Amino acid sequence: MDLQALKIFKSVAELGSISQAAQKLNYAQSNITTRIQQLETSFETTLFFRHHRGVTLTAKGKVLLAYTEKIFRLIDETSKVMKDHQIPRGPLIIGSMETTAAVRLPSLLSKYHHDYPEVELTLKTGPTEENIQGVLRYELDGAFVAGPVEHSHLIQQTVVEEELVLITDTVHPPLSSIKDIQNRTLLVFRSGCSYRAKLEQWLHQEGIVPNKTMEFGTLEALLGCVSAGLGISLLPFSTVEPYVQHEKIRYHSIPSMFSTVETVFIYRKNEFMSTAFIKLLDMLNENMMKKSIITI
Amino acid sequence: MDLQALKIFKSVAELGSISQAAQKLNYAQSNITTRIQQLETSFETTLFFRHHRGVTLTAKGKVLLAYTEKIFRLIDETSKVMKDHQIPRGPLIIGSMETTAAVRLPSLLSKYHHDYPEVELTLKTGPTEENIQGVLRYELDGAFVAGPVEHSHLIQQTVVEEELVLITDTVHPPLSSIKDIQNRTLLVFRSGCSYRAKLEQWLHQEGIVPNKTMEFGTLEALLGCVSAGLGISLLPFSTVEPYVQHEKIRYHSIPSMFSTVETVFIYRKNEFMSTAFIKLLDMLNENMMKKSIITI
DNA sequence: TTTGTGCTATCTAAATAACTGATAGCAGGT
DNA sequence: ACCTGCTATCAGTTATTTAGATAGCACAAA
Repeated sequence: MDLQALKIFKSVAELGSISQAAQKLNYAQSNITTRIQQLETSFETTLFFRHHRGVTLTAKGKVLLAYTEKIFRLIDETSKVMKDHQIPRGPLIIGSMETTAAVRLPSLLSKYHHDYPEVELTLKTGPTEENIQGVLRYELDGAFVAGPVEHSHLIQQTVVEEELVLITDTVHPPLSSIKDIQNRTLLVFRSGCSYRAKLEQWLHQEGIVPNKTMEFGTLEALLGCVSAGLGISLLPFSTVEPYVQHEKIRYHSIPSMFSTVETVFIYRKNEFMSTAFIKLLDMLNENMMKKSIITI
Repeated sequence: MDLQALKIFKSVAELGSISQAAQKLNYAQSNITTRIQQLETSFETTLFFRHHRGVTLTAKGKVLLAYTEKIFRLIDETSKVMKDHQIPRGPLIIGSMETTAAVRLPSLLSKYHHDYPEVELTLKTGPTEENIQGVLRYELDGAFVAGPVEHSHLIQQTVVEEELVLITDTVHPPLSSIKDIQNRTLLVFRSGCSYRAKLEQWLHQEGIVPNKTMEFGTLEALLGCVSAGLGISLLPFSTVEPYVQHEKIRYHSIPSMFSTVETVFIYRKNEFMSTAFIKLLDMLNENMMKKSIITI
């Protein structure tokens, strides 16, 4: 059963004549006869009564005509959707760090979903390294990760510069010396998180060996534990700002050399980009223009 | 867009590899590459990301895959329905005289519909001549008409022998002589009705010229008017039996030469018969076996 | 760096299918 | 008896599909 045969069948059925269908479709009459015979053979049935005035559908032919119309409606829809490059649609899978997902993305994604409701937007949070691999393996269309990311197959685009701050519970006194945190437990994201790397880098330089480490998968859990006094952590100021304002936690600036971290959006180079994806990039750039630099 | 291309596309999408799809489908790899390229050209888009480990669907590719699966489900259903010669289904259009439809068909059609609910059964009532034309023009699959019908393209099968009786209102005295009906109005079906022909034939032989004629389209209307004393008519005894029992009308036997009329089922010769139709024929024959001869 | 492996893309030629044109046959209408 | 309008069949042509060989690319191992 091929679509061309069904198209021919439909014409014959509607015109009630093989000759007329041939004329209409610009085919030789013999060809139409043969194609109809092929259809009949493949279905092991008779589709038309042949008579001297043309042909008439049999009961089974009428059933096939109904199905044929259904099939063509579906095919037409497929064509239309596939050739429509205007309206973004289809799946769009974005990766993100937990922190970016919590603070930077909600407004962006909500606006995106509002503007392009036909896009099936999925957000997968995970550490930077995992996200980079995801993009390279085509599992993610793009990802928000801690920059810089230098990879010959990836394009990176700075989204925002975050300032990392050390966070403690509110009982903890203002930091007078780095040594104050010597004995505190470090609360970090599961491995792969670049903030953890920054923290470890800083502590290493200061000659501090962390006492203990606890790993978390989600931001809420980590912040809750910091607030409860379980330990300390290093996170972007924007992420902890509401907690600071509600006096759940206290933040402490750290040397700017270690505090600055840029969040970048990465995606594959030299690849076909769906309209849905292009629109996301557009929205990101637009956002960059409007955004004021975040400082403390 | 042809189904073969979609099938290839589906395999490639599922295996994530052009080479593997080629192997699975027993094609040369070059062929698969080309067919995918053709699809991409026809949709003016990119369906796969090509990389050294195989291929991965783009967003548009994923959309096409979803549609492809939908299309194949529909195609499979079509094939299944078309190749299923066991279960009668589809349209079945039967013609019938008004009288047969009223008395003989209800129980038959109700049983048929119960046994083969997937058949779209349509009953069209009309005079014998119209029904014959309908069958010859493929507008009806078969019809119950007054026999005998001799036509080189038709098969006729006797269903029942009806006995025509003259009917009058209950005030009318038993017929002592044919002359009694000389001045009564004749109530008949619209032209084409074979009972009317019988009646006219009989009256002609008796040298009676009917006074007036009224034409009716439905049985109920005609019987109602006979009952009200507007005139007389000639109908099968089986049709008027309940009216006689309720003493709404009175019947009078007529010479057997003119009274006997057979109802036959006609259908086209030498044609493909749908399962639905064959089942109807079976049911008719079965009915004939069981039926006792109707006499007064 | 070089080499090998595993993949896709491209090209030409062969195989397959779709299509044409001419002809036959059939049933009604003139 | 002849003409008309239709479908079926057959041989030959054209177009499409497929195969096979080869190139090229990117990674991974030596």
